[in-house]
Amino acid sequence: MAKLQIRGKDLRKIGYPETPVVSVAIGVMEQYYKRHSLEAALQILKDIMLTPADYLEDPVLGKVAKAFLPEKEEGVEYSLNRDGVPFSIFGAGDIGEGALHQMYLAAKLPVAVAGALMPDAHSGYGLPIGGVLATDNAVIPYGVGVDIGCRMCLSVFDIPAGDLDRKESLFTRELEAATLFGSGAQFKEAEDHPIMDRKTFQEIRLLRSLHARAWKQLGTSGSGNHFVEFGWVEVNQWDPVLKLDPGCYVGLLSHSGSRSLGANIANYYTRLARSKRRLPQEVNHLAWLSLDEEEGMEYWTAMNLAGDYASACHEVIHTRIASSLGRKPMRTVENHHNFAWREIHEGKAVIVHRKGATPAGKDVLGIIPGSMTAPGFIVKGRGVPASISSAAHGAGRRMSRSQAMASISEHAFKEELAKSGVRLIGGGLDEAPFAYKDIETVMRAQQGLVDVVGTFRPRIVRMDG
DNA sequence: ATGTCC
Repeated sequence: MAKLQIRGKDLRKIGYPETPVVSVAIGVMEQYYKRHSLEAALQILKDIMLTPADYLEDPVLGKVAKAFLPEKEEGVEYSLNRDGVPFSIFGAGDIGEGALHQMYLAAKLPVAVAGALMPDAHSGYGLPIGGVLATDNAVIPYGVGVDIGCRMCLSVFDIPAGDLDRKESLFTRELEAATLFGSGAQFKEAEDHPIMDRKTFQEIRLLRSLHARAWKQLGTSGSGNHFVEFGWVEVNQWDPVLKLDPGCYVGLLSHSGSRSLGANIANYYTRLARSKRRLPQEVNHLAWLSLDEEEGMEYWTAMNLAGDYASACHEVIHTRIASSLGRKPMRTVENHHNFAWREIHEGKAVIVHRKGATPAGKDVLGIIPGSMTAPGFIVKGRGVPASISSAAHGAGRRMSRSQAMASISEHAFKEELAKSGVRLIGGGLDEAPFAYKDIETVMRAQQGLVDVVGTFRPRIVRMDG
């Protein structure tokens, strides 16, 4: 007989609050009511929710009932400042109200020092995607985001540009052989890499429990907007930082992050932060940890490990493909866009959170992709203080995933790919080019923040699905 | 973003 299994979302559906009562209820039902059907169990839980006082004496269900009653509240209570710190908005005309509102709220946090909103911004959990927030000695796990260390990595090969068309099937096979996509995807055999020997994996208890799966996911790409693609890199003019002769090259561009490792770190430490610091409901995702306290330092260490792990994932992919092609890249450009850094902003040491924002310090290289058919850009930062030395991390979504699925037709999608001459492996309607803003508009909105030193035009794209 | 589990 199937064992009873209740999920948090089942309880949310019948009106359970976002409190620990959820885990108590799941625990009690799965232990003592495991022979009940899901429907029967939910009915009982619903009754308890409506009249918890009636169940207080019940030796088993009383545990759930008690969890509904007000308890001694833990953690320190904080309120938002009346006025937020001022922040610059780039490309305001194309930024949705949701993202703006989230940024205004973040600016009112007691630890906020400065902020900025990038032209590809859209709403996320806590800080908007495309949001930059500098804080005073505090790190906000959801200011970094769930996919810690998510990044772009570009290898430029000295391969004749015409090969991409001429040997399309060869490059397609490379992508198929060397990458693995999918939400829970992992390899059967773990890849050897020094990152997996880091002491940190043993020193922090949470990380110890995540090591085995992280190892099997090393070099995988995950899902969503992540991709690995071949395309053309074009450089028009010598740049002393990029150091590539003008010309057209074959490029390998990848976009992915730290897989389940980063997600688990993010969720664990945001829970910890939320239990230590209680914030008004509308900003409860923005709970922070102080870098003076043990938990904050631990998050910082774990976040940095996840960032290095994300980098290693790209390295594995690029090394595999390069060695299969029998080539060494002439140049590699790489940048995180979900991370927190210690930086000096206007003379003051701050923690800069970039959640879906490209670091754009003076002469710092980065990659800003368009869409699967639109060009991307190799950029060099100008270190503009108003943007907290940041830029957009892509075109940004114009439609939500569900909106895209409902409004874009398979036919129009295929036609667009054909028109652009792009071969797509995997990839769903929710990632169709129409779901994204126009990258040229986004680049115009931030032309003061970065200089374009090269372009990338996608040709063979692999995504999940 | 992640095989979500508070």
